[in-house]
Amino acid sequence: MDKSAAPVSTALHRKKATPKLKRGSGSVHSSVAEAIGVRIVRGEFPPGTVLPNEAKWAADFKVSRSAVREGIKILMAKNLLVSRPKVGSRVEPRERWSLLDHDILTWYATAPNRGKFLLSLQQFRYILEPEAAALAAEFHTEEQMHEISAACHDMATAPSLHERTEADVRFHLGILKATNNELLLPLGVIIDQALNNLFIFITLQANDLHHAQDLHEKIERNIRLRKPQAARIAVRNLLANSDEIIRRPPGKKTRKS
Amino acid sequence: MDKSAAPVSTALHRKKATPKLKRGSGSVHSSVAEAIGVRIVRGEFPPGTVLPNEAKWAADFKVSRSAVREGIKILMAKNLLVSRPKVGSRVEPRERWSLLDHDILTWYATAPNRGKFLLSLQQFRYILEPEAAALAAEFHTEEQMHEISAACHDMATAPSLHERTEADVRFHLGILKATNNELLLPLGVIIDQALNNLFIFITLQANDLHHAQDLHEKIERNIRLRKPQAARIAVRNLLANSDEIIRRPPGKKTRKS
DNA sequence: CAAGACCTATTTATCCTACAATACGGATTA
DNA sequence: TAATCCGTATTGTAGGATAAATAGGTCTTG
Repeated sequence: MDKSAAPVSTALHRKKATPKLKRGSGSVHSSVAEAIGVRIVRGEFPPGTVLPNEAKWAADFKVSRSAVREGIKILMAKNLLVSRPKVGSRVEPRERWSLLDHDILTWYATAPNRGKFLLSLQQFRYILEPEAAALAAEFHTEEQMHEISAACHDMATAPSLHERTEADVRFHLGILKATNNELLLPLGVIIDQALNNLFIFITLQANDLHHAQDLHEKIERNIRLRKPQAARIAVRNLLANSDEIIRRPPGKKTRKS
Repeated sequence: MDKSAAPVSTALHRKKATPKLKRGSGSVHSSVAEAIGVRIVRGEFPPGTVLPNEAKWAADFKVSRSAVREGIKILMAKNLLVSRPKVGSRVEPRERWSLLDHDILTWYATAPNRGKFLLSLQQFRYILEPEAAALAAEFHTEEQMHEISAACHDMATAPSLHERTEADVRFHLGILKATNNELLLPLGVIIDQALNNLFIFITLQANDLHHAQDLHEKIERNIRLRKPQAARIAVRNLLANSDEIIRRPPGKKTRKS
């Protein structure tokens, strides 16, 4: 088992884990939800444990109990915990968490085991995206195809790496949408997270951008020409290329900034 | 004032929309969330429309505004709507909905376009499950394999169709878990929904059960023997069999294959 | 007349207090 | 010991009061 991976924060010599609710970013209840949610997904409250009662949170965060309750309702909706009278709020087992939720995924990306998380993301893309491209090749509409092509074009002409990543996300999301399977749309958060977490790798390997662009255009073309099998393979090639880039700096940090 | 009279169906402008909050099933706030959520996913409040204000809901449901707010927070957490002062709660575009959430999926299964929904479910399984089985064949642990085998055995010896379906779900969920990719676990809700919605078809074709059992055992064997490609194909065969059963004319044709 | 600044009304956001419902865990009793 | 009872801690629900935010109308001004 994990030895609960000693808290990374070195500056907490207090017994009480400094809550430090960061306000200003949105409403109070969402701040509360984020503050508690992050601590849950980071493993500070392992599944099965009951967290402090609402009054305690209210006192720690200096907010009303109503705000705390609304924040906890958000976490309940994401299946991070269940609340029952007298017993309190108990953290749910991990397999119940809505890991595909945008917020949880964002919180999770900051968790200690970030490497394993990125690996899961990439593995997930291998499952999802080739088949999505094949379906898109088969069922896309004119308008959907246009969105994909436009995103592909924007990638090539993006003036900055940030805008290129934005177009990249738009490209892959467009493919998902072009499958015309509504259940696939929520998986876009996976791609969004993956590409934004891979952004650092992309910037480090800017020389390969031309090659990556070529791979993207092959996907675009095969979808447009309605060749499912070819689209599938083209996506696999792109993913393999991403894998290679990720693995390229094998251990030594040749960091250039 | 109400110049924003949405061009909804003329038939349901029948005075009031009969809220009839069904109580007794859980807490009030979750009942509120379900009552409003169902009406959203069923299209009664199309994306972009703003729903009645909190005071209105409180009056309609005969509950406090606090309860309504907590219910709305749940729907916000599932990305069904966003709330802002002065403007109210606006329904989000469908592509933002967390369709893979267990609750939303349940509500959605009762929506008008149920046929298309089931089709999307089945298509999703074609994408997910073969690859999941291949990963499971590659990475499963001893304990995980035992769970899969046990579920497969329980399917064969289940005394009732209901218990057989339960073991069926457990079988497929076990495969997902055996991939050891935590991001795949949340997709179990898809399988759960699919199998429970297909339950009616399964009961109608009870003669084919031994054939289905054979297909399941082939999957179990190939995973156990760590043969990813064979497992992939075995799952595809099972899904194709399900497709055939679904498409079979719903008449009283109890033909044996 | 046009464009911008200002004002108002409506709605959510937050806070507060009080009470009800629940079930955990110890006390009581046979 | 075992079964039952009950006190109590905690969430659930209610209802009201005030603050903040903002869409839309009004007024001012060039």
